[in-house]
Amino acid sequence: MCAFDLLAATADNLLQEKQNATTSSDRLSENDGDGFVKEECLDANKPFKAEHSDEASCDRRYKHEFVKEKKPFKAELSDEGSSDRKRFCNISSQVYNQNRCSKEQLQHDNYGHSCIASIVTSSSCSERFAAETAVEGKGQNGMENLVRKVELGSSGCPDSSGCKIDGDVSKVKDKLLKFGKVPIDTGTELCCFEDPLDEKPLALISSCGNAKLSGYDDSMPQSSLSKGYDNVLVDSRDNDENFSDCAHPCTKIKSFGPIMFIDDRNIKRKLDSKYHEVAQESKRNTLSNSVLDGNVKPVYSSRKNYDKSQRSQMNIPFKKRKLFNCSSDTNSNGYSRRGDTSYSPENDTNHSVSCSSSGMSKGHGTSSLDHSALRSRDSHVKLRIKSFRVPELFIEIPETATIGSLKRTVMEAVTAVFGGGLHVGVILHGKKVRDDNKTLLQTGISHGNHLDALSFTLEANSSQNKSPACATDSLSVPSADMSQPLIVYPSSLGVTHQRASGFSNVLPEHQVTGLGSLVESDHDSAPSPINTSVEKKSKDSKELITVPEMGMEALVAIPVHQKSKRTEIVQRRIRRPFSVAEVEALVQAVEKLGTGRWRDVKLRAFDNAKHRTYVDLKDKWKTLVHTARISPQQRRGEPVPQELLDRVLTAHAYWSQQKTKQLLKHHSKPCLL
DNA sequence: CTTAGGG
DNA sequence: CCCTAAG
Repeated sequence: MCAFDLLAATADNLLQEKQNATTSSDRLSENDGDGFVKEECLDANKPFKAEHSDEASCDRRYKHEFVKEKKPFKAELSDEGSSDRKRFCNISSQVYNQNRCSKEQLQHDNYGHSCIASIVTSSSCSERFAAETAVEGKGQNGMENLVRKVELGSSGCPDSSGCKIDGDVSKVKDKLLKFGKVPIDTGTELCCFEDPLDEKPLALISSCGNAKLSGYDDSMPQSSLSKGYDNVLVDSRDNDENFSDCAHPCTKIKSFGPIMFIDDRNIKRKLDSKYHEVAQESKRNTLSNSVLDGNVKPVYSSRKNYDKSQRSQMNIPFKKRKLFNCSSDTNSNGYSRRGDTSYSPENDTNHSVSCSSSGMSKGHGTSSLDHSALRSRDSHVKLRIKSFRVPELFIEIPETATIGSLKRTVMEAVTAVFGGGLHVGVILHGKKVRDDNKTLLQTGISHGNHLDALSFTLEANSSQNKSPACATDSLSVPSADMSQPLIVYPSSLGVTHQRASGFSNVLPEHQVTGLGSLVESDHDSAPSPINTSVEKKSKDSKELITVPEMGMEALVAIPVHQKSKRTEIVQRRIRRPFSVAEVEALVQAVEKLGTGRWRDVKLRAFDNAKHRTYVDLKDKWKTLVHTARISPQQRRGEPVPQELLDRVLTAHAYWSQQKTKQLLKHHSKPCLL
């Protein structure tokens, strides 16, 4: 297996790598005056959250713009386009769960001729791995520790002390084989799924742990992140403008591993339940931290014709808000918002949901989980989870896509993962707490104890498919297991133009080719256009047949025409459930503007939410009113805080009354006259 | 293009 | 969310 050979080679290089460590970090430090980057590197080298809960630099890192990349073996990798090389990258990125930071390098090493870039953030594996390690300690196998050593050792950072590889690579291989855990899984996956696309040059960017990429100018062509970088961390902190700039047609996101292909509804369902789990543990401020910090800064692009541009973007899903929602959201199942405020709806400007979440702006889509526990007076345990590690993601995106779209793509992938079947693990004193029925007190999580040893993990549901081999299939031909790609979003089929404000570096060819490959696998959240058209066609045909006057030519010609038309244009937008934050914004806007002024509502509260049309808002209001009227038990989906629903009813009643008053006036006036 | 409402 | 009538 080439993977193991590569692994072995990697191990060999680790030593050399380590020798260069000092130099590297020095260089890195220079890149950033205060040595931040260096710090970041070290930080990123913490696959084991439980053991690295101290992140004093956590916040700081987000104030800096950087992209981490790592090229373990530049020499070997110089042969671009070689599939071996790619494999090598994949493997090495697994082993090297570490990133060297250098924006410059990244920009310089631009292979720039590829069509597709694949990005893998593989942390789920190491994530799970970490958890298990923590639980079982050195138990049954030392392999995990060994691997860990490898990972740490590869960091090239002075901090990584445990980097003795002992040269016995074969041991590693064997153990990896034997236990088939993570690192190998991912490596295999990567190898597998790039094969089908081998003709196209691929850029694989794999980041173990954090999907963070920040500070990149969105105008920077994504091709900058190309081949040589098997490890790019991205902070998906983009603003709304970019956010709206829809994904590239060729953009595919797939999540491998346990969480794979779930349709939209399942996602939501799971997200809901999962969220509750989290909520119980952390009350709030959990997921929020991790993901969404985009959208925080509202961009008031004076888009008077938002609808126009919007239409073109409409087919692109942006689930950011969903995450959002997870975070800012709250109760309904008894988890009540504790008076805080993730958002500041008071502001009067064009506040959209996004900006209203300013409280989350500091959120970081980080990888490592960290928390601090505070004691409250009443024996409640207060936990604060600073961040979660994002489990493994696979992202495939054209190199010609913009950074902005990359960010969004990553964002969507992250969102999908969150909704796709994660559960929260609790680790206390390095041990995983498995008994869900124990009380916190029984477990030792009480306000009287030091809770430093408490940490949480996001873990993929074990029930899901773990087989890496399936990754191969899932890429091109969805297997039975993963017939539902988590996210595969073709952009709107009929649309070719990009918004002016967007960075449309996308070549038309790519759009076309991308569509071709995507349509096939797009039978998840959004119905395949083909299927739709077929349905419609048959329906139309029937209708046509019932028309006596219709001649045969017409019978034939019309359906054909309609088919092609619908195939290209008709595509139902994917469902994007409103987040609580969005609902909040909507309610607020309606309270002020009233029902019936949906365009104004849109402009006021959702101007930068391209995917929300005024019709959507109207519909949402409709459902909100309905939701508010039914019993909480009958409600589905993400729970909307009762407080909001009350406001909905109040506002609805008020404006209904206003309307009738208006009507009466108009009616009475003529009568009086 | 917007609204309003049914599907 | 979609579709469409109506203004």
